[in-house]
Amino acid sequence: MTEVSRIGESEWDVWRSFYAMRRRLDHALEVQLQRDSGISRPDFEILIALFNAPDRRLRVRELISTIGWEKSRVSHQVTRMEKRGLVTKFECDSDRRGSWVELTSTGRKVILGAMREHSDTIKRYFFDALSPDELAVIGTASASIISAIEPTPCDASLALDNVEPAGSSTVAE
Amino acid sequence: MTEVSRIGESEWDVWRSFYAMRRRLDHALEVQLQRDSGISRPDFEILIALFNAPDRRLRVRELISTIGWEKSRVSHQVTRMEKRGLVTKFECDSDRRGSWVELTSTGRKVILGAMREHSDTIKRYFFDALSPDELAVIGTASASIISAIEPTPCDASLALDNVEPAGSSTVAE
DNA sequence: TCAAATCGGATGACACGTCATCATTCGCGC
DNA sequence: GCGCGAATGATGACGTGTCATCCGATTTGA
Repeated sequence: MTEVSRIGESEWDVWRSFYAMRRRLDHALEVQLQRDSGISRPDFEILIALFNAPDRRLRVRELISTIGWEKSRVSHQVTRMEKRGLVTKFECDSDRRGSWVELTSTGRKVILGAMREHSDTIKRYFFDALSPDELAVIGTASASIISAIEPTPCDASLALDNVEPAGSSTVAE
Repeated sequence: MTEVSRIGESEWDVWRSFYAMRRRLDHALEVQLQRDSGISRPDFEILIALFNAPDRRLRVRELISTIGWEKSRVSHQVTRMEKRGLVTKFECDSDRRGSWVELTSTGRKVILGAMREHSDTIKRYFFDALSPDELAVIGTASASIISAIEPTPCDASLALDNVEPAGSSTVAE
């Protein structure tokens, strides 16, 4: 038997457990957001970014660098959200190629509620389930995995928390 | 200021780190599978399940209970994979509603390669990045989160590892 | 100054995932 | 046997995500 890998069964058990956890957690968060606030997780990320921005508005390119998506994904998502009245788009004076994306008052109400409820859900399913030690280990382990994947590429703007919101209720996915 | 939640900034840092890690890890695994084997992660899960099954075939309902997807997702995915020649479908004699899904020889070749390369990638990005202690903590923490989400509902068939494959090379996402 | 490269963003095609719904078949109680 | 509810699986509609491509505006540099 050619040894397939040096990883043993107990390690694979950890992987499977980790894998299942991610799926269930994602699903639970998605369901809660949809049920309580009528939005998806992509919606939530866009809304949070806009909510934390000065004047509740961002250029599409700033949105891209803030949440780290591909530009066409942002474009599609913003288009869909505009149809539902969560955001509006309008032209940019200083750069006629560009456009602003701004939170509507509806969008503002939605994100305010969603932040509260979503934070509670994350608390319940994530923080409350873990001891302080486990939490600390997960923090360092996550950083290790990230740096294993990206051996220090450009390290560009991944600071999602650079703008201080009104109530410092930073969920900031 | 009404305290928005009892979670402090350092805890939110852990959440953000965890969140970013999941995104990058998923992306890295997706990219590797697509590049090395020309398949997606959904493809991989279906192929693994079939590979581990007796005669490399399963009823759609068994596929559903094995990997835990919704039935329409399985149906759509199998349809797409059949078009690409990875699996075939044929009628079931004992239950005329049902149908078998079977690995083609192409599918078998693909999954054999993919298991090797994908295991290596998981090793590199996950196991090699973590100490044994961290790994153990992640295992128990994952279980805690899962049980926080599902307060022991039915606990039904989530055993993805109930069938022993030929070479015991269990990646089993 | 003007042509080329680059940037900002939109779009179309396609894969993926969920929901609701449908048709067929089973199975079970009568 | 018969009838009805449940199971099996497919399908269509729609939201989501990626890739390739396009177009107009801007920057650059010769």
